[in-house]
Amino acid sequence: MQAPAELTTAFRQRGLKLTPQRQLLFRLLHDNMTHPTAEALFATASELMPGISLRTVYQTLNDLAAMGELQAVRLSGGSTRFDPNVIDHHHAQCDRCGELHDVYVDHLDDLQVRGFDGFVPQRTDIVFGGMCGACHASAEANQSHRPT
Amino acid sequence: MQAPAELTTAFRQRGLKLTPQRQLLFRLLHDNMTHPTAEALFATASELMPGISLRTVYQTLNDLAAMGELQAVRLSGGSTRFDPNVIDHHHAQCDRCGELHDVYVDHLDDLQVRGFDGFVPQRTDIVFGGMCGACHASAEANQSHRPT
DNA sequence: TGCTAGTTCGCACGAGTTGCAGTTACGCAG
DNA sequence: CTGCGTAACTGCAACTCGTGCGAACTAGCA
Repeated sequence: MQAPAELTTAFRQRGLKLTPQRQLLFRLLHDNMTHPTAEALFATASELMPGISLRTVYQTLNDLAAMGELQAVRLSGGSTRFDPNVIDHHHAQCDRCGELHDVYVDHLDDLQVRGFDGFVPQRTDIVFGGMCGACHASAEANQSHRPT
Repeated sequence: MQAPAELTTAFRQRGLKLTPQRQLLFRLLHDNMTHPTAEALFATASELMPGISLRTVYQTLNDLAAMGELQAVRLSGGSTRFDPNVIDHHHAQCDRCGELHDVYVDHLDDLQVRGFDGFVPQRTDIVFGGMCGACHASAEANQSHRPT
């Protein structure tokens, strides 16, 4: 998503108002690589602005997603996550800790797909399941402790 | 998933019981290409077996998914869908009607992915977003009525 | 036939998210 | 700077999807 300053302009242009709550959320989201949930953002935001409502967080996230400034990622295991990275990319989710990482896939157009049968594809979302480096390492370590 | 007769055997082997409710759901799921939700199955099942509980439908679906006879598909827009097709395949979801179609992707291993950074991928789920044949056709038709 | 562990059912609960209504305050015009 | 209109904020209730629990039931086996 754009930097807070540009978002300010973008919101005004659409007749939307620039409230302190929104500005705070812009800041918390910008360059945020953690794919936070609404609850997680609410927790952080509450520390910086006690009294902010969870309802407002949801509202703002949905507005940003509707403007294309945010990608809503819904996967198995809990709540929707929000990704400020709107550059064409995909995700890898750890089966163990649940964390989400951005990955970039080249030559997607070369994929050979059978069965579209009239379907006109416009987007491609890829999610890799597996284990992140940290979890994989600790799993290996556990395995060596109790073999078989 | 396997045919109802084989499932019967598979359940017994695991010490699970073969109830009429389960047998009904086996039949409703076998060769079902509609990616039904639990609610949808419950509706159909209720007609054939009035009094069956939604709780039982969820239970049986989860059991089947745990046995690998069913793939649980969770996407944006509503509830979990269940796919009796457990052959390696992917999905195409229509943005308009929400329907899900099975597609088959060749040479997945050739994908060039950057950013794994220690992540060990084990599964790849691809979802294509776009418009199904029917919706695309009707959208085209609408567009010709009111150009621009 | 009788036993027993697995099942079913119904309800209530829980997480996540949204609708609603009253109050607040942003942004613009005067 | 002031006043106004509308969008936004807040808090709560409601809603959706799914699960936990306990009592009653029953498939499968001896």
